[in-house]
Amino acid sequence: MNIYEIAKKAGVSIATVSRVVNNSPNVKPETREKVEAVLKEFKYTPNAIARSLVKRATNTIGVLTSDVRDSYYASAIYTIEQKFRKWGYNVILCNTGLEIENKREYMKIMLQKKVDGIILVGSVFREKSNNKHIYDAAHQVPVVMLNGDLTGKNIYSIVCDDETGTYKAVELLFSRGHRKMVYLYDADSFSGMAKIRGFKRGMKAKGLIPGSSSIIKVLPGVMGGYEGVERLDREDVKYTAILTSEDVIAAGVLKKLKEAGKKVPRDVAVIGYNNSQVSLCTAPELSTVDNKVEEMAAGAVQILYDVLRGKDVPPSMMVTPELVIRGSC
Amino acid sequence: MNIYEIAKKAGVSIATVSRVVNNSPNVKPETREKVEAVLKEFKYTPNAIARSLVKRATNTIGVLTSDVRDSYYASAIYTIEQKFRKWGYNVILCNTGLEIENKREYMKIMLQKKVDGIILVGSVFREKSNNKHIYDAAHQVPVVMLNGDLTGKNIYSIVCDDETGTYKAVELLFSRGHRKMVYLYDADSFSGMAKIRGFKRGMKAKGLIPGSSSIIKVLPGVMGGYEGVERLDREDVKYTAILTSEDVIAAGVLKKLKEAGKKVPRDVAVIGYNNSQVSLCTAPELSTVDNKVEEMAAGAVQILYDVLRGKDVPPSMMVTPELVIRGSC
DNA sequence: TATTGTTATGTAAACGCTTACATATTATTG
DNA sequence: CAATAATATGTAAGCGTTTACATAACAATA
Repeated sequence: MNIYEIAKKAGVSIATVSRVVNNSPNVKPETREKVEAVLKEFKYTPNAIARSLVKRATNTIGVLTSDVRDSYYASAIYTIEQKFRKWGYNVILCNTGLEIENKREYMKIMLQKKVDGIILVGSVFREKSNNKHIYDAAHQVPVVMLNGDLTGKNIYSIVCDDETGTYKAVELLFSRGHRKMVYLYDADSFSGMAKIRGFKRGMKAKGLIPGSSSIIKVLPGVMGGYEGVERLDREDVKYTAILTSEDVIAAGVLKKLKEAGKKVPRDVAVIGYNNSQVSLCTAPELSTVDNKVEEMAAGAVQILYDVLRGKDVPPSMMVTPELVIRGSC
Repeated sequence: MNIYEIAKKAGVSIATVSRVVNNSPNVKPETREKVEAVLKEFKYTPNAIARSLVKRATNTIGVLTSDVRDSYYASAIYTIEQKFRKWGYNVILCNTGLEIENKREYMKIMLQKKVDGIILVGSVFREKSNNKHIYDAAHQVPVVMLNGDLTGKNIYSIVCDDETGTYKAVELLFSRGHRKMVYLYDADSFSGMAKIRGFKRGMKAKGLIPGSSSIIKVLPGVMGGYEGVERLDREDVKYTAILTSEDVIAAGVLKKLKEAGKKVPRDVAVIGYNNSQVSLCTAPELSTVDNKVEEMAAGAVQILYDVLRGKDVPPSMMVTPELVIRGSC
């Protein structure tokens, strides 16, 4: 049932039907009623595709992330979707994984589908040359990154100051007497690097030396933390505190420490990152760094929305993380 | 840059350009090369909106769920997106929450945006009358439910046999000597009810009486489990085993038990549900029921895809859950 | 009443594509 | 080499809207 059929049934022109559907003024009350009756009777559903074609706007946002199953990303995506929905936009979700080719492919499709804007949820490569697809996309629609550092026309970013977040965590542990700290991380992402910088800076500020054996890369997930501690012990690294780049890694750390008969926080202190649900499920509960993912996501949405409305927007914003102290330290 | 401009630059008609873009045969190799060169030079991006309008298909699927932040739903959504992407479809994600009005609203928008099909991820009401929007939608596009029991034209469902899943859990606990079991659940959803049935059936099969004080509704999340145990103790309910409808609830149970000085599994056995990441983060690790969410999601995708291709598909399928035995029982 | 100004409605073009059909070109056959 | 078949290309309509512009209807003013 389209606008033509409605027009015929109601005995008016398609323009009038369109006006009624869009609540435009300048349509006589009686005509409006007549048309609305027909609309209701035949359960008219406007075709948003046709509308998008002429309006040159789809009211759809493309969101690229590596994997929604990561609770951190899921939170961001939730916030993005909910906030945009209030403004009449929908979200196309893309799980790109880590391969660049996938990201490129998804980006291409989003442009073909004419999304009005793109939000990248932690999915930016460190090497700028690998981000060509982002610059290309920004040529057609605004692009907003969560935790990315690209700059350029039509590119905006909102980052969490993870360097400071980790720095504060080091500071806290130091103040509680810890001198031998180890950092476990799983990804060389933008924020991953920032966290490592924070760890190093914190150590140095306290006169400690962040040796190569004290910053180690592990697999993602619980297993990563578990194996990480195994490796530390195997290599006979001494430590009284372990910091991680993710709560789940810290959960794995707790598990291995427990198996090894070490008490947390008595023998070893542990601090995670993200303030995720997992940090409440462990025993003891994890101390962690809240990197304000909702706040960041909300910021990204606001930025994109403003850009779409033609407002001037600063190309980059920053959110400050916060220490959450619980039982593990 | 559209098809007309390309046609002009290449000195051919728009039909020919269209043919080249769509790799249709019957275009002379030299013409193809000539057009392709222009396509490349001007970075032509086909407009999927225009294409959708004439093809009457958007290659887009609407996915409604209450909340992606729930790791169970996130897994389902991930699988749905990934599988459909392989077939050239994208996914619009909708977090409807629990209110019916939101679900209705989202459904309406999906129909306006002309999605080719809809998948409901655990978002069906128990009272049929509250699901009118689903029946209405099925009038226009195929609808597939994960864990829902609606039937009707153009409606398909794939469910996990959660009744049996919980039944097996009861059986296991019984075989390990437990006689006083308590069930904690958080939602009166379709699968929530099935689980309760399984618990009751299991108890009765073993000659036990599932009293009203042994099936209690709690808040969702870690807090729910925590407060649930508090309440049990306050009301002086005796138990040697606790089953829950979600792993996170079980995590809360473990936490409270630990605080109360009860050892798991020595004093109390605990079994969760979902086999989620959380079940690996607790100490001890949670025994749980794997309800095969990926398998279910993959099934839903296959069903919808087959329907879209005009195949005959059984209106309802079932997946069998599996006990995962770990340290908590 | 003729004139002007408002308000309501209609007509037709445009959005960017696909595709049925018509036509032009080339190859194949007797 | 003409007749026919096969292939390549072009033309135009249609997908379902919005909207600029034209026109009609009506009210207000001189």
